[in-house]
Amino acid sequence: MSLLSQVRSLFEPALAVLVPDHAERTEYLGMVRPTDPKNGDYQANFAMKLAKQLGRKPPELANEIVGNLPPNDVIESATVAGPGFINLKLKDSWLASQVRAMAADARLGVSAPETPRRYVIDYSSPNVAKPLHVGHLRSTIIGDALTRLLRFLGHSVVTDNHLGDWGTQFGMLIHGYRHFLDQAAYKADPVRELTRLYIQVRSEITATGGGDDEEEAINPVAEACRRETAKLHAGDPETVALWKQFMPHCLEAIHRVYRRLGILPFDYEHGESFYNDRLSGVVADMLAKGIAHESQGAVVIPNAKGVIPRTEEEQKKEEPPAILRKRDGAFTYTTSDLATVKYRVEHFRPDAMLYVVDFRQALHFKTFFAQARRWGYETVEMQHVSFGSVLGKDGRPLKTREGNAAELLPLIDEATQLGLQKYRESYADRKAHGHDVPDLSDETIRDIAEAVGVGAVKYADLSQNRTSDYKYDPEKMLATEGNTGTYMQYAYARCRAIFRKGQVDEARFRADPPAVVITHPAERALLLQLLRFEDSLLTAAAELMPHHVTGYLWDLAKAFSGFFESCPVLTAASPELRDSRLLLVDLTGRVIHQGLDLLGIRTVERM
RNA sequence: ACCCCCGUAGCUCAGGGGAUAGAGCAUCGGUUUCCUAAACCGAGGGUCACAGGUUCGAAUCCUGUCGGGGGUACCA
Repeated sequence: MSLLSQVRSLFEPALAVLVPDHAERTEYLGMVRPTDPKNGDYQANFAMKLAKQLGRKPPELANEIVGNLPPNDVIESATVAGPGFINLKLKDSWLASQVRAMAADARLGVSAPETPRRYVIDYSSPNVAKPLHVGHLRSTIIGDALTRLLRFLGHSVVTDNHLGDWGTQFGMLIHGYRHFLDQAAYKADPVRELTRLYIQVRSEITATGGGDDEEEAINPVAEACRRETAKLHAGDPETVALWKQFMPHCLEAIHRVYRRLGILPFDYEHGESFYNDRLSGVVADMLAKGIAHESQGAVVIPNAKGVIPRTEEEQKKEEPPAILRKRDGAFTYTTSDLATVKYRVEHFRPDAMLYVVDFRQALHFKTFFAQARRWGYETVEMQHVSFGSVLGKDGRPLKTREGNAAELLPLIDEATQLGLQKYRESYADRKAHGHDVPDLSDETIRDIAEAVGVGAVKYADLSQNRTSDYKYDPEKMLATEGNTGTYMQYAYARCRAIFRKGQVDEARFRADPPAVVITHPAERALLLQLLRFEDSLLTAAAELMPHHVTGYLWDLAKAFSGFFESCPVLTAASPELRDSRLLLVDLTGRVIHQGLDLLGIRTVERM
């Protein structure tokens, strides 16, 4: 059981007498929370509210509750302060025994969920045949982190990458293949050549005055591409054959980026093409069930009240209806999304389906979920895991000089190169001050720079509340001070350095952990923070907010720094104290490693 | 026009009914014969956009105003 749950449960008996209703009691128990260290370890805030309800005086009620706490070996002191706060301090001996148990556990004390759930998470979802751009970054790494987190907590997660593999970009590729192909280059590296072709065709469209949006562009090249796309959709054998020939290479281009970013392989990558021949069935079923009907040549699902708003006045009040089939006979993404729901429910039987997609599509998801529920999928939870935009330093969406969305790989390269540069500066600086710096091979240094660069980008993103926009700033992301991935990785490397320096085998501190002793405030603070690991994961999972994990790790790293400064480990006063501290160092390293792993971020043994 | 999100320290951001509102950066001051100084310690810095309301208690909830961003049926 998590630390917070254990503390809360202590109030259960005393509260049960006063608040018989279970749901209400749970709400009051929720008012037990960590507190500012000056007040203690935890505070219970329910006495004021409860006293009001019972018509009693808060401090008196608080004292009565304190008096009714069950006998336990958890609480050192419970005192009533201010208008009726109950401040708790936990026993050192209890913290020590809990930490020792945590060290002995391969899962670091994280218990299995009472009711494991099955999730389908839809994230990343790039258009294949186009370079990944910065807009895909957040969906990909937030989805990846949530997948890792939920799985670690004991839930079942099916990941599905809903690729855009049936759109205009294939018309562009086919057009490029027929007009601009470099045979030798294609033979040598098809992925690279196809990427080049896409870029060339895009610039042809732009150069002939088509503007940025190739789908809207009006010029001969864009129209030629659209004709190829139409042939693909019509099933023209030669065009379809080209599509089939390109697809593996297009996928490989995307997988290369995923591997570099350390993204878990997807369970499924069912793109638009996969659902293509299921769309007419969706429309037919919707029509048959009377949910959808024809309107002005299109097939639409009216809004919740059954009204198709025509006047502005109506549009204000009603959610927009959904279009399933356009007047020209083409299907929309709503249709595709509905087909996806049907398929996923039938094949994966999920309790919840999560869509990690940026906030601009909030209205789409709101209406699409409503349609899916009306179609009969009421019991499965559907949630739009929304996130904000990645902005440049100017506060505008991150763009290239040409005005296109910034591509992802150059950003990663920039970060890893900066990582390399920072490493060399730090190395020289540390050497100059006579510090013990590991002499590493060039290959190892490059590997560190890669881990640091990629980690910095991911950590910077995941450490934000996902719902807000954030400014992309490589210098800040790679700062070695503050709440950054680099700082966390360094904290881990420091943990490992102690074991290396002392030539201590950490296995003993896991298989049969020694007793933990508390001799210094910094030690106690570290213990308490270590024990909060599970709570941070539970909060992050409940809210689907990875930044709770980074926030926790940051607090842990700070607690470790305080400990590292004031508590010598290898030269501790006694063998018992040395063992106790080695255990804390090892456990801190394990928690940082595990926490970063849940965020999809690598650690390195030396920096 | 309507709907959604946001407005917290110079900057970047946490906190979203609970005590005197936090962190990092930046600024200023200090620490290295000592396990990694890519580190640590300390100081200053606030009309929580504004105005009402609800509450024992509001940065947090409600209403309105101002400012910024996004969206508004055949792209999602």
